[in-house]
Amino acid sequence: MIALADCNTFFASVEKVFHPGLKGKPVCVLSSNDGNIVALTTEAKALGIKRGAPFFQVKDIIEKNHVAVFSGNIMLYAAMSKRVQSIMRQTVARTESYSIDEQFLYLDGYEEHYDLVEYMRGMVEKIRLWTDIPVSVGIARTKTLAKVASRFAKKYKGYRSVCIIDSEEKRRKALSMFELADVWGIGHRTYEKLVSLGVTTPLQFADKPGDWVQRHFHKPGYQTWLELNGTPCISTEEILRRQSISTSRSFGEMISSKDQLKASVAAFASSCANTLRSQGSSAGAVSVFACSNRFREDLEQYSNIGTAMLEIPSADTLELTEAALKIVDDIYRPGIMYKKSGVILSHIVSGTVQQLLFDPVPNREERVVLSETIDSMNHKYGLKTVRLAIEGEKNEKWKVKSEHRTPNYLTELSEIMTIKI
DNA sequence: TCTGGGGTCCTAGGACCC
DNA sequence: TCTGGGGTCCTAGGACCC
Repeated sequence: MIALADCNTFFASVEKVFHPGLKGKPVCVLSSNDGNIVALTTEAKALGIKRGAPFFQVKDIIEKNHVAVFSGNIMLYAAMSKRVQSIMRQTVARTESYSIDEQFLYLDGYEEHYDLVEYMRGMVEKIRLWTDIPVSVGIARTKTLAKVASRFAKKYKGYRSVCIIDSEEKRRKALSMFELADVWGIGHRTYEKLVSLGVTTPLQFADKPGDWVQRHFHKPGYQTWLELNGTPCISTEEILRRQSISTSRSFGEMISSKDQLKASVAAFASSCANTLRSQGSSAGAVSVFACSNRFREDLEQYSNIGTAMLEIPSADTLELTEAALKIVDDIYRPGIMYKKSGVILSHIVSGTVQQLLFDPVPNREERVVLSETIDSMNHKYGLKTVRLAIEGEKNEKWKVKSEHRTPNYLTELSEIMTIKI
């Protein structure tokens, strides 16, 4: 059996940990630039606010109902996620982190010694006690069914945080009651297609013959069908190394100058390079994109992306930034109001490359040491303490707005919580 | 006024090879 | 009249996920 442990309304739950007065109150968390709602508690959902809605469109409801609003603080959520996931790893030997708020737990062998439901309830209780984060667990033969079960665990109090699908009757009952569009792997397009073919519940889909499914859908659809019928087929391999790393942001205000665009791209390139080094790999290609504001029909629209291949894969901030800035020269067009830019690293390989005879970077090994030194200084004294001058100062026009951000209580010494007694 | 960010996998089709 | 067949590799774009 396999379990999916899922934190309930995770970002909102983390905010509630640090604002205990909000228990039972509606809470919303915003995306960067305070643009959209990305997480909300059930109390906020009950007011008619939907995940993904632009903030300004629901501002009235929020003010009228005194909904607590927070700018998303991913550093804080990541730090909390680490704590929750480590408790899960202490409970089950083999686990697989699927996202910031979800982890698969492989329960093979545990059923011989434990009642699985009670064992998972014990873990949920420990997480609640140690971190104050509410978690729901679904247990089933496959990941897709475990996801279904976890939704039931979250929705119905009677399950006391853990729901198991361990018989054919339970499987059929669960699939007949579940929303087809909510099945893992069935997105908007697949849902529409299934409905047009007369399939409206997960059970109807699962009961279709296999060759019917293969005829109408490709591999992903067929895999979902197998999983719903109890045959595990979604890979259990852990993704050890990412295949691409990207950083992009919408700007606080639109910009038109090349220098400002370069400043943003330099900052994103250096952030990508950081992530790259932290996982011990190098990138063989750098891409940069920039685009205008797609919502402003009154302005000229423009969007472009350029890619540079490096002769030798690199994890050097200076080299990657230089390559990114050259791309800006190619794709920049004057007279455009830019709203967003981004950097994508790809062709990622593990490790760093030693100095080569015909190396375009003459002192490659020293440069690696330089990057590592900067990393350790920033680790000790705070993010971006040492950075490239071209990245610019704080409060530049393009930098993001986050007006309701909770301090980085868990990761920045300067922002640590103080308590007056 | 105001509209997110970071990923993965799959497939079709083009380019190229013999 | 009539223009092969089989294969690989790469990439853009679609679909999906949180």
